[in-house]
Amino acid sequence: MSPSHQLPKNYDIEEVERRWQSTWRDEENYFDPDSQKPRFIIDTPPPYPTGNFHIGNALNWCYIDFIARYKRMRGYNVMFPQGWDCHGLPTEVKVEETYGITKNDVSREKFREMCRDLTIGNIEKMRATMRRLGFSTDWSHEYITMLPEYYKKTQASFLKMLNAGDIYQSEHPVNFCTRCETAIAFAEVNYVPRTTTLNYFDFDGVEIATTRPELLAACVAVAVHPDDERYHGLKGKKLVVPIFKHEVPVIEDAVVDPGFGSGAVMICTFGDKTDVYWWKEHDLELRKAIDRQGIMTATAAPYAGMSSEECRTAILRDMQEAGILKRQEELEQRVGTCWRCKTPIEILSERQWFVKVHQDEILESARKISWTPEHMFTRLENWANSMEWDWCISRQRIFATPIPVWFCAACGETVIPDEADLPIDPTVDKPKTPCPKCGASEFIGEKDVLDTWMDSSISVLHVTGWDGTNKPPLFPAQIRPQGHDIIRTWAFYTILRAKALVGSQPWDQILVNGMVLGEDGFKMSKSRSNIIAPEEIVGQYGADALRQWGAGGAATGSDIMFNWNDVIAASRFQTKLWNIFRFVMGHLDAETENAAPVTELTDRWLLVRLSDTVAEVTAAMEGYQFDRALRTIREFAWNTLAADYVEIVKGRLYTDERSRASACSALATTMDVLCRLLAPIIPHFAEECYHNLTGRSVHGETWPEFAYADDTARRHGDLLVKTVAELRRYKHDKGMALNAPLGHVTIYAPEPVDDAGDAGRALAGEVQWSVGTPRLEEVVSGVNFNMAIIGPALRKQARGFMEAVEALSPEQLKNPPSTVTVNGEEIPVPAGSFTPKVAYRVAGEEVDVLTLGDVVVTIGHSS
RNA sequence: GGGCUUGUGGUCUAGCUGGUCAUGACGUCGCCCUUACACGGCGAAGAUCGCCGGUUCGAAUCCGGCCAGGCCCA
Repeated sequence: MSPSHQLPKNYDIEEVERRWQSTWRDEENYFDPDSQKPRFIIDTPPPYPTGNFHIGNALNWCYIDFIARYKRMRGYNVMFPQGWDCHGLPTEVKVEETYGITKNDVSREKFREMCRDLTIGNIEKMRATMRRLGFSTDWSHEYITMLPEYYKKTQASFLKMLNAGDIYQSEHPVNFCTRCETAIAFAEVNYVPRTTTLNYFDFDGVEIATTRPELLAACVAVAVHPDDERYHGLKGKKLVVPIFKHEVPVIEDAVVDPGFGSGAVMICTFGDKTDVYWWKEHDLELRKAIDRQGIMTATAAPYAGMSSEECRTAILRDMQEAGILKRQEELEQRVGTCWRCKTPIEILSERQWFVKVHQDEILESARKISWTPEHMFTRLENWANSMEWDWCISRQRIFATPIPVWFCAACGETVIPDEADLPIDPTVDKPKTPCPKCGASEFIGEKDVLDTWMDSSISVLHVTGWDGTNKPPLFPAQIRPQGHDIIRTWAFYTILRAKALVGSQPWDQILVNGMVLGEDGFKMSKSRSNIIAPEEIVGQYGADALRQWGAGGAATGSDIMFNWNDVIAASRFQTKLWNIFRFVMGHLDAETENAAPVTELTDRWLLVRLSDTVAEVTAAMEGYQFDRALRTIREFAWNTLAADYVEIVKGRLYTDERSRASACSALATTMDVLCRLLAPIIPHFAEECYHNLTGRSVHGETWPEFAYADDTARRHGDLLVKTVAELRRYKHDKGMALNAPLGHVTIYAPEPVDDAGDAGRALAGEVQWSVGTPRLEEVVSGVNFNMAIIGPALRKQARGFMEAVEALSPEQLKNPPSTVTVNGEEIPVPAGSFTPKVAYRVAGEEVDVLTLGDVVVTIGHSS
């Protein structure tokens, strides 16, 4: 197919992008299990199917797609899977809202079905956005965690860790949301500021300050600081709890803050995390005053049956009446809330399932992974070192992976299914054999379900082909791309699980991306109404412009503020590129010409610069510095190619001279390479151009390994470009049109230059290259210093040296003495430490003179 | 309160393994429709590189302190 010469004047983003998206076939992106190529497996994040693929996702996926496309071109067998992390509270809440029900109004199975239906619809919407953004997803490796083929692996992983002793059940204080009626992990607790009341009251003669009077029934001790003189001698005494009349001990503990309240604190099971610490540390009793629904228990009689709020009011009133409430103060505090429903969490002691957290093993694994940016590792390290409890993995919800165990109704033995029978739902299915301990055949299925991170933390095992038993054949993955907000969850849990299940680290590298902030610099949120949807950007400027914003908006890893200007600039760059391409295509007509030898200076210079660009962009892509890659390409295309090269060589292209073939050939090579460099970042645009150029798809091509060395061309070409630019500026300064004829120009260069007449055509003048310097009257007007030489050579004397040089006569500046006097001391003049600033005056002929470093240009006025 | 991180012309941003005049984009102003491009070209104005101190002949760049923002956590 011969290249089209009739390219449309305007680049129709919408049309071109849609056309290629419907032309490309999914199979082109499939991972090839039989390939001999090196593997490159990406542990893509499985987003929560909210229905909106938001701009933060878009940034993350841009990075992933740049990498996937680049690695394919580098000859890797790339797997770019797509998962969906379906389970969890948000969907349950959404379903409850949508149908106006609570989870208990319908059967568990019916409720799950409603959640699944909602999720499937949401996935569909998000897939559509992803396709519109042009991601080269491997849809043959899509996984959906709520479907049996996935969650049976979650269950298998649970059983494997249970058998290995890494999972256990225990009654332990956990963070509990009484609205959602489920335990939640620390990772799901948000701490928000609020104003509360600090109540001072008399506690059997000791003044206590508390923010949680409703927990008085759960009081198990009073604690003071060991050095607090106000309470000396109190340790070991028993105090009687007001209203409830049970006795509690007084203990001393250094964690008590003597400056807070009265310096004496009542320990309740449990008001906050510190209570849990004291409770464990001092082996105190457990008094449960609040239940799972947030209702006061019998322990809190006479307040039993009240909500904790009602109880609080009632107790304060009763204290007031009893005359023991001394005073109340306002207090700013941070309270833990459920990340989903914002309800303040309670700490309840519950039978729960836990995963053992071995900090050392996790950090050891994490250190074997290459972190980009490096400092993100520190976040994981800090989180790991600050974990105090094991990971609570059980949830009292419905839409999640069931915990695959039963309890024997007779003896209480925990019974687990055969792996071959997975997945199971123990609330529906029954064990196939009687209880191995007592032989009974009545069982109670575990109703608790798994934390959704138990699903997603085996994503890497799933995509590398785990069958639930052995090491996955493709393990480990090469890269994990993810945001820094989920380092403590997804990254942390995945490293933990990979170590527990396979025994090593899950990936070779982790690439951490930043968050997308709104145009106002704040995190995007509905309440700030600063949300920008990807569809909005794509609708106006197209996927490639959004992708350029993703690549160039900020350095990889740092937070990036959304900015319409960047998107607009991106689309302008495409317009510019399109015009360059159109121009070039208009001149490439004969196939033979495009393959002609590149002989002329300007053309060879272009290839030298192209070669530099390839090296720089390749290095940037290897280091995931997409901003640097894009900047380098833009700089080359806009300045080197369009502004410098095309402007100079244009004239030659309009002629029939044989040297024109050299330019065509250089341009054909350049456009070919440029399209390949652009392919990962702007796949639609690159494809449109490349297809016009070659008739083939750029995405099936290899990454350019173009190397072209020609020192003479580099030197002379730089000179030519600089000189032509200077002369154009000269014309502009003289008020001349750029195509207005210029007088006779002589360029005096240090060596002979053959520009094939390019400068003359570009400037519409007679240009003659000459060697040496013209016979001009030179006037020294100053001096230029080279600090890079002076500094290291003279150190402290540098300043004095420069002053001494400035004091030299013009004649001496032109012919420098071998030494100068600095502070009475003769010091040698380092070679190249300065050059005189020279102005030229011409006595006879009337010419203008331009000087550019060691090049002198004379311009005659005859025109 | 802790950890990590950032602070560069009106706005956003590069540089941050120290070297004379600090990158680019958007915006502003002036000139130019030069056979690829006015979604363009040329040029101008605009920055004491958060503040203070230190190291150095020389610091946006290294060190310390402070101030401010962001993220994660207590």
